[in-house]
Amino acid sequence: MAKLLARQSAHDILIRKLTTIFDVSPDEEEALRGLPLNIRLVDADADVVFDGARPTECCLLISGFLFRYKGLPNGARQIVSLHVPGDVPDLQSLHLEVMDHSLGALAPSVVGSIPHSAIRDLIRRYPRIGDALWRDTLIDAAIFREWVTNVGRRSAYQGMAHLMCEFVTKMRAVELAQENECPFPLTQAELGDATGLSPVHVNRTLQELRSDGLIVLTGKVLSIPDWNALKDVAMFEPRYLHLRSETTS
Amino acid sequence: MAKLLARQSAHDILIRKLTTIFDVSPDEEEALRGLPLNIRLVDADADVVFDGARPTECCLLISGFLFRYKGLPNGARQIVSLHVPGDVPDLQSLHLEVMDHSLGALAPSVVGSIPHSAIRDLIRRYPRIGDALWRDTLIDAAIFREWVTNVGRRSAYQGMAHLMCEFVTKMRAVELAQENECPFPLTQAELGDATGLSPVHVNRTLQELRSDGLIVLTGKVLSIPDWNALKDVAMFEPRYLHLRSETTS
DNA sequence: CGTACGATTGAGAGACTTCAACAAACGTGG
DNA sequence: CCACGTTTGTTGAAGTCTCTCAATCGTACG
Repeated sequence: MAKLLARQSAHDILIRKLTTIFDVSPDEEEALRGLPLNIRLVDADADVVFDGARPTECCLLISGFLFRYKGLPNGARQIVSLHVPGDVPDLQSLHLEVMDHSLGALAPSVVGSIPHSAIRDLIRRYPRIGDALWRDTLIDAAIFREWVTNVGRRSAYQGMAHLMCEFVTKMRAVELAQENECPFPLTQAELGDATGLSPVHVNRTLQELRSDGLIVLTGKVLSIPDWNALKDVAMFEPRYLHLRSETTS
Repeated sequence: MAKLLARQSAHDILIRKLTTIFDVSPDEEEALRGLPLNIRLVDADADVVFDGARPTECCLLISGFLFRYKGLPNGARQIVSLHVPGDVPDLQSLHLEVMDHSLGALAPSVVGSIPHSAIRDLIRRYPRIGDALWRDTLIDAAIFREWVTNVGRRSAYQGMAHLMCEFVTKMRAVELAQENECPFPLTQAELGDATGLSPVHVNRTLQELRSDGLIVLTGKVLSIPDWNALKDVAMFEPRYLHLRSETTS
């Protein structure tokens, strides 16, 4: 019955997420709750889907944190996105047969697998849900664009601040973060792989942000004393997240 | 009748492009040829769609070259994608009301506007075309991921090489480039905005690539004496382009 | 209580930037 | 068709951001 409870909240988080990007009708909510979910636990640092794989199902992140990354032949790694509960990080596998990147876990996580066939059925019966899912992958793409910009045209200091603004905003959207405090599961090495920096420089950049009073980052919790100040140094403009209601100032 | 001719080849290029990513049936080709196209010319450096706009139509690039970019408050600019004929660079506007970036022209270009309504009708009647268009936006996203990696984890030398490999591969896919020679419309400043480098360093990087015999770049034509050599320094793996037939080695 | 991983610090090197000047190419109008 | 102005490409020198290497420290976990 713990499993039943998990199933309940699993669909809840999906619906909460979809509500942030489109107007879910009662009918559609009902249909979404009918999605089969094969729930499993994954360890921190474990890979959920591998580069080169040909998935036949998508992963709904129920709790914990996932990330997508590309490994280079020379051993380097680039993290290309961070995911919070409610996200379906490999939704693209519905129309792209083979994975061009891997999906890993930043922390111990709970994921639910949904067969492609179930999603396709759902879309056939509820075209608006299909549009919403398409929209979701388009928002993914918008975030990638912002990341290109982050890595290409922002300094380490600005880029780090931007990554934090985005993460907290996404967490707030699904009601998993307070106004100014938020779980923050990344190690400094992972922050480096996400921002294109070396671990050492990540450390120094964090110290700068700390001593400037922009962040308080201890262990796995980030708090932001002055949101507007951080947003300004990051040049953070949440428009690219395409959220329905502005949860940000 | 010049206009009629343009219309003909306009639909041709769209079909040629879609053929690179899915199997277009005769019926579907017919339907695609029925799409209304409002053709217009755009100057080099002119903007086609502005950041913040709410488009009601999509742009098919018929000839010339477009690019997408984000402007930062501090005046910097990041180019996030390059587009070749056959592309519909603002297809995302179908489900994302407001533009989070701008669309500009690298060279004098011909674009055809297609009303959202016409695309939606087409998708309703031919769901497989809908899937193909979704797939196209997913490939866009895959390219963004690769660009994050390019800017974050490749050196100037490697990143420049990678950009060229990708561009030439896309051009070859729609049969607009020879094996080892290709139009290449970017100025060095634009190359800098695409790779996250300063114009000066672009210049020096190009000289290095030239003196290593990897590229011959004169005016607006790029030729590649040894594809495998360039591909190797770039760590270019075309899988992320998700082309149906491998046009690359 | 040791071991391993993550965080921190220092020092030196390298990649890339900025500033500034100049040369070459291009388009345009006379 | 040439002269001109503007854009693009090229070069030098100095500076800065970020990296690498390497060592140390803290801390969580078995």
